[in-house]
Amino acid sequence: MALLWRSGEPGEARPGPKPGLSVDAIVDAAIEVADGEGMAALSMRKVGERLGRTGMALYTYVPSKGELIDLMYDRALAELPASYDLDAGWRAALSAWAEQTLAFYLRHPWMLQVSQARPVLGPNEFALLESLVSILRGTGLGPRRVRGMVALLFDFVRGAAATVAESRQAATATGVSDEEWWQARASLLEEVAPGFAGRFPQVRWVESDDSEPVGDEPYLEHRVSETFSIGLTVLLDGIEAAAKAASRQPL
Amino acid sequence: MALLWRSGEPGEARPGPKPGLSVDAIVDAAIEVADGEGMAALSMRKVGERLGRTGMALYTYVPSKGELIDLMYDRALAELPASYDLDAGWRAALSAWAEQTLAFYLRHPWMLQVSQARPVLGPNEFALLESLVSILRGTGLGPRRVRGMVALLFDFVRGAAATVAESRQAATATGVSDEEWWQARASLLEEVAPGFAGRFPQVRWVESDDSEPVGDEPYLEHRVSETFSIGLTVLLDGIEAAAKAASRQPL
DNA sequence: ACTGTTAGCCTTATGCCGTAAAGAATTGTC
DNA sequence: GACAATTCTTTACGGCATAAGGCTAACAGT
Repeated sequence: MALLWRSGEPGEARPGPKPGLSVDAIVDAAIEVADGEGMAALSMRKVGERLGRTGMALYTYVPSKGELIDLMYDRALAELPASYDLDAGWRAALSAWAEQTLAFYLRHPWMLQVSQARPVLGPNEFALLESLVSILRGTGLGPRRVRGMVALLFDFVRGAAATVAESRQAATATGVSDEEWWQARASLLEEVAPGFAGRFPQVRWVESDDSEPVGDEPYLEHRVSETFSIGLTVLLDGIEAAAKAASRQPL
Repeated sequence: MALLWRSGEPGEARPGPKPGLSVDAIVDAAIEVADGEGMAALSMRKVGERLGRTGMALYTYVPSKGELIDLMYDRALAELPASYDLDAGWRAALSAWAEQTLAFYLRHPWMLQVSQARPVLGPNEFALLESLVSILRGTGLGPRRVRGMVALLFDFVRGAAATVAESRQAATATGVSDEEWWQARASLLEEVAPGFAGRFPQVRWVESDDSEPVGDEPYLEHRVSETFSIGLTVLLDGIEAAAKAASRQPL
C-alpha cells in the first residue's frame, strides 16, 4: 500500500546495477495488456515480455501480481474527473457522472474484476468517492442514505458495463458477433426445446417490441444503452423521491 | 446446450462398461466445490476426486469445463421460486424477489462470475426471467421499460451480493475478519498518508454517522443489508414514478 | 585500483491448471 | 469366442505464480 500513496521519492545512490524498469512503467504495461486482452490474459510473463524482460524481473519492483493489480486499479482511476459541475443541479451532475463512469469502465473492463470488498484505498479511489458524494450532497440526504445511493449507483453502472464488456470479450474471443450468436442460439433453441415460446409467455412479451437493428452499433450494445438511460431515469426519480421525503421530515 | 434441456432420456443398452457417474452427479459435485471453495478453486481434478475418479473421467460425460459451468448455472437457478404472490401488489412482490434473489446469490456466490453477456439459455434461466417480468407487468409499463427495470434490478441485487460474497471470500482466504482488516487498514492509512482526512472532506462526512457495530453480523454485512434496503426503496420509488408517468400518458 | 556489498535480472524448479492422446479394462452384440 | 463400443486411467504439453539460487553491474570504502 505504501507504493500507492507516494511512488516516487528520489532514492539516494546505491550500489548495484541501474534499474532498467520502474513501477510506473510496469503498471502502464500491465494496463495495456489488460485493456487489450482482458484480465484473464494478464500474466507476469506477458507484462515482462512487453518490457523486454522475463516475468520474474518484475518481482524486483512489485511484490506480487496482486499488488500489481492494486496499483493498476488506482492508476486507472486517475482518468476520472475529480469533480462535476453542480450548477445545473444534482440530477444533471449525476447523469454526467454515470455516463463518464460507464465509459471509463468500458475503456478498462478489467476494472470490473477487481474485488470491491476490500478496497485498495489508493488516493484516486478516494477521489472518485469524493466526487460522487459531492454531487449527492445536493439532494440534502443524510450520510446513511447517501451511502445507499453510492452503492446503488455503482452497482448500476458496473452492471451495465459488465454486460457490454463481457459481450465484447466473447465476440473477440470466439470471433462470433452478437448478432450471429443470438441468431444461431435462437434456432438451436427452437430445435432443442420445441414448445419453448408457449412455456414462457412473459419472456415472449418482454421481447416483443424489438425494433429493427440500428446503424453501426452492435445489437447488444444498443440494447444496453437503451436500458441504461431508462434505468438511470428511474434511479434519479427514486433519489428525488427520497430527497423530497427527507426535506419534508429530515432524518 | 442439448444437455440443458432434457438431461434424462433413458438410452438403450449399449456395449461397454456401465457408467459409474452421471451428468447430474458431476454437476452436483461441482456445485458443492464451488459453493464451498469458490469458483477459483473449481477444477476438473477436484470434482473428479470428490466422485472417486480422476479429472479426466469427467470428459466422458461433459465436453469441457465451460459446459460444466453452464450446467451448474442452470441447475442452481432451479432453487429460485417460479412465481411470487402478487396479491399485495407489485411493490411487495418485488421486495420479496429482491431479497430471495440476494439470498440465492449469497448461497452460490460463484454464480456472480458466470458471464451474463451470452446467457446459457437453460430452462431455469427463462423461468427466472419469467417470474420477474410477471411481477413487473403489474406496473403497467411497456416491454422496453420493463427490460430496463429487469437490468436495473439484476445489477442492484448482483452488486450487493458481490460485495458480501467478496468480503466473505477474502475473510476465509486470508483468515482476517473484516473488522480486523478495516482497523489495520485505517491505521496503515494514517501512517502512510498523514493529511488524509483533510484531503477528502466528503468521504469523511459520508462515513461520519457510523453507529457502533451490531450483534453477530459482521461489520460489512450489516452495512450491505442497510444499503440494500435503502437502495431497494429508492428503486421501488423510481419504478413507481415511471409507472405513474406511463399511466398518465401511455407509451 | 581493489574489494565487499547490494540490486537487477536470469534460469530453473515446484505444483497447480485444462485437456489431447493413447491404452487398459469392461460389457454388450453377433 | 470375436468384435466393437464405452468407461476410466496414465501420461504429456504448455500455461500460470512464484520460490531459490546464481551471475553481473555499479556503487562505497579502502
